[in-house]
Amino acid sequence: MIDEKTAREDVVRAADELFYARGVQAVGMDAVRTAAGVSLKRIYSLFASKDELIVAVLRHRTQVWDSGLATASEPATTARERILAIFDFLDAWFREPDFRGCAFINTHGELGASSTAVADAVREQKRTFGEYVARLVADAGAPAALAPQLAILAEGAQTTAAIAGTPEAAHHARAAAETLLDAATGPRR
Amino acid sequence: MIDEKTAREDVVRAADELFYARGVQAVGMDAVRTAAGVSLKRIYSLFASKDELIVAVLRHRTQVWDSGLATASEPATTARERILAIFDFLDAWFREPDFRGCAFINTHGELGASSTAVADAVREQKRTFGEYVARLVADAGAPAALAPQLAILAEGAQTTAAIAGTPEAAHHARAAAETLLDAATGPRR
DNA sequence: TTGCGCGGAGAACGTTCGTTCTCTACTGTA
DNA sequence: TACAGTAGAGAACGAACGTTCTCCGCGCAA
Repeated sequence: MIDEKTAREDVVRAADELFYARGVQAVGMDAVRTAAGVSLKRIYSLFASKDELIVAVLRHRTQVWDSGLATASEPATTARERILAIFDFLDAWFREPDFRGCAFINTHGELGASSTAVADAVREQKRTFGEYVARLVADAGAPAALAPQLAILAEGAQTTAAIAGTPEAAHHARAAAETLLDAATGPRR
Repeated sequence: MIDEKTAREDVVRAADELFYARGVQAVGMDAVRTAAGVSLKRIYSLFASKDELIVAVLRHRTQVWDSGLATASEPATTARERILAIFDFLDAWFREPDFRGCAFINTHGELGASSTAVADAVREQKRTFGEYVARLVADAGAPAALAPQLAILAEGAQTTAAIAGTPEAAHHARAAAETLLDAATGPRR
């Protein structure tokens, strides 16, 4: 038998892919079982309920998102460049063929009203992202009020791209972010 | 027996409230029946399936949104004021006690992957809103590229407010819109 | 009054789903 | 070889849901 840590990872990864592609409620635990190659009995010994698995999947997504963002901003040397790298990261994501919007927003729309654990996990991820942006804004020497504006742009780009099914929202959001940065720090600085 | 038009309206209005408050999939047709006071048999003579009812609800929401926006922008005399009125409208909406985010975004997250009819209805509403913003931007004498940026701000404010559970995203988005308007048309014009 | 058609209430049906249970096979040990 | 413990496969269970069907009562024509 594979060890507990690996089994957990297999289940979370399989559930993540299925949940993201079809929506959480449209995926049964049987489908997770089949995709992960882990018996139902085992899954329920690792997670007390589907709700708990959903939260684990969201936490996993948070890690993937954070590390993806970190990688995308590595080449940047200034805070301004790191801020704009967020939108380049979004652009690359939107172009992936299986892009279906922000999993956190989608899951919140599905279960935010009925499961506070899910709502909390989603809120936590958005809060973390907001703090990341706030740090970059401070590094750029811009007023703190700029940070939530940039976060809202990123958020809006994700839902717009998801619904329209096209990636150009990333470009529009990036252009708006540049204008806001220029206005806040003085152009071309 | 009440006439067909009234029965339809009763069902759509009841379903709208339930779907918005709890999510579409969490509401059974029995709950719609009880809330609307219309028998299941009648409901299924008015709508071929739950999917069709969902689409009707989304169309109804579109009308409510459009007329609400029109009312909110009535006092405005310039295109710039009408644009900013969008964010005041959002602010008032976010403060309503039963605000739970944009119904179109929520429903898209729930069913966009499995029902193309739902995805189309959502896309249609976002397209209409985008055109409304584009008209205002043209009236304001600003470059067309500003319109999608403002639309993304409005979109992002809605999801941010829904997830955070607080209304301040409307204020942030409005401030960003002002900055973008100033940059596009020259300040204080 | 009698018969008829229509609509409402909700029972019934078939399916799906989350969760648990049963049975079987296998591993390691003496 | 005999046995105890464990895990996998999937059957089973109870609930919920979308949809259809049955039964009953009412209004109306003759």
